[in-house]
Amino acid sequence: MHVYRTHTCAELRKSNVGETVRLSGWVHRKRDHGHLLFVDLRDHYGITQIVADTESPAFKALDRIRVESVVTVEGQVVARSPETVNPNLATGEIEVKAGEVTVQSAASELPMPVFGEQDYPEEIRLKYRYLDLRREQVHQNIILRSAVIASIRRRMIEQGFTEFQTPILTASSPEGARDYLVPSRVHPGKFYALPQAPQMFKQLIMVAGFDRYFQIAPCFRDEDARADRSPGEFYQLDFEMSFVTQDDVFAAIEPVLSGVFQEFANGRTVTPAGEYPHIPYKEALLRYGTDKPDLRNPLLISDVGEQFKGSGFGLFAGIVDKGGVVRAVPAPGTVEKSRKFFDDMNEWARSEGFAGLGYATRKGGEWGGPIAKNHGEEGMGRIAEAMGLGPDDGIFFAAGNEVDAAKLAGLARSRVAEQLDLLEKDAFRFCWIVDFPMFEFNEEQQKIDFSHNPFSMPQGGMEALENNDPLDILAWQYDIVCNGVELSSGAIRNHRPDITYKAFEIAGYTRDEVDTNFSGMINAFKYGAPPHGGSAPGIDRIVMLLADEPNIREVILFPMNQKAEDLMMNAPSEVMANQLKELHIKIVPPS
RNA sequence: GCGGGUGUAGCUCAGUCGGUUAGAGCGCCGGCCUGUCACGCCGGAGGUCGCGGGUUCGAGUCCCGUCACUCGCGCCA
Repeated sequence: MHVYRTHTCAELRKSNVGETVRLSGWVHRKRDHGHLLFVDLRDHYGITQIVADTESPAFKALDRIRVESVVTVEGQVVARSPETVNPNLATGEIEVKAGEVTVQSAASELPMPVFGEQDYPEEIRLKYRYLDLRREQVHQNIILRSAVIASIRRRMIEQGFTEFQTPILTASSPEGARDYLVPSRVHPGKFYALPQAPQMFKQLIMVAGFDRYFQIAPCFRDEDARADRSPGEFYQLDFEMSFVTQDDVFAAIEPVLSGVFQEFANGRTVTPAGEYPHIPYKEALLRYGTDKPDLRNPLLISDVGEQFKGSGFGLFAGIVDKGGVVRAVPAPGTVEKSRKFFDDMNEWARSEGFAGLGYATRKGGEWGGPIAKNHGEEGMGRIAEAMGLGPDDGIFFAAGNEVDAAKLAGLARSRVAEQLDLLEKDAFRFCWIVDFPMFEFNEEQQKIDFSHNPFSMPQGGMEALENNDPLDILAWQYDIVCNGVELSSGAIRNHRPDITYKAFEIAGYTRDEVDTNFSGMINAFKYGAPPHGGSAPGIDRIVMLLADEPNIREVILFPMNQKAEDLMMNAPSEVMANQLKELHIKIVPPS
């Protein structure tokens, strides 16, 4: 008989009755009846009830030991009587009558219980993550993550992609997020950087002729955390393809994403491959008030500024006259809602730092509220008609400069849907946001900047760069969004040195500066580079969506806290003076 | 860096208008209990009310500061 176990804690059934077995696991729960003791023994696979009476040699040891201790129990599988069968357990038809028990590891009193679904402070959960990970939900999340990654890998290989590993110690680049730096011992004063993404490497892999690359790639960015953004490090499904158009990239990745989501959706609906809506960036900002729209939300924003020109409602008329906009969010069926509902929304908008959220109410077909009073029944009727509203629908108004009004309208769209419970349930709605602008105007520095990735191919190529207002030029750049979560951004890359130099020139960089900072890639492109493009969906966020978890820490084995500290390993930490000396590093304490 | 929230027993929380010795559940320790599966019953230990200062006859409670955690903003090509 195996020294630790003959079966797992999820395996035994009625058919095993009579067998002598050995199980090992954690003491999940104890129910002590004095002369009769029940122990729920738990391992990775499940739970089996152990029973011991005072006759059993195991009784004393099991009686004494605390929960979460690790024990090996040898005993006989016995059938439970019909009235004591536990239908909630896979092994609920049997129990193991304990013979001998070996305590492999006795547990001290726990800083946090493993049993139960109670919420605990992050600090304790992260410090004792190995206990936290024993709990069912997090344990299952991590299993899900593994299964999702395995599925992604299989599907990518089926699509003809090849997996490569790119360097972790690489060069710092001036673009993008803050780098994590690693000092060089051999080269005093020089540093490696951990990759923010294997961006240049994957493009060079294309130049090297490998055609279709992917990697479950660790990425490192020294930026502050969010609920959906782990500080420090995260994983992407990084991929790149040669000789492709934007549509080819979409066609390659949609089956992978939809396939993975369908595989783990548990009955939730998923946008099928080939049916992802393509929403131009500009339209996304107008209709959804964000470049990551949640398509489960049926509400659409309208631009109604024109309607207020010369209106009796001077505030909006004035805003429009000064070049501002008015955006309207439908509030369907709010004829039933009290004035308080609308006032609360306005209050909420103010708390978010906006000037306020206007509204118009409906009662018996009549318009209500200050905007309607001043704007008039007729004018309101035209707005409602333009928005396609019914007689019971109210309206929220976000007015101001275009950026702020779009943002407020977007937030209001989400909040209205949430409050009115309009969000489609049990669905994953994917879309592409396309046609991002290549450049944007930096108001602070009064200059033109790249708006996203400087290495994206401008739509129209060199000709577009030479003959158009830079701010009108679009890029072959696209985001994948699912349920309002940005899963990735990607692009058809700029593989032409001449177009690259020109694009950088527009953004105010000299040829020399481009050569210095991006020599690796620019040089490579001078020796025959295929047109190529790709993207990099975030693995952590995919798992977050599938696990229906609001926080990314729930799907990461050993996450850091919001301040990028590992409370369990005590990272970051101070190092020995001789380590610093070897690295030619001197600490300058913050003043 | 900035703003919101939270901080009371090992854990989850209650604590009224500022008023006697700060409570409950879980856990822990001891006792009882032979069919439980969130077992039950009896008893016990356990508190720098995050920390510091202030107001007051009196502060868990009010004020100021500070720290920790968290959510958001900034940041994230």
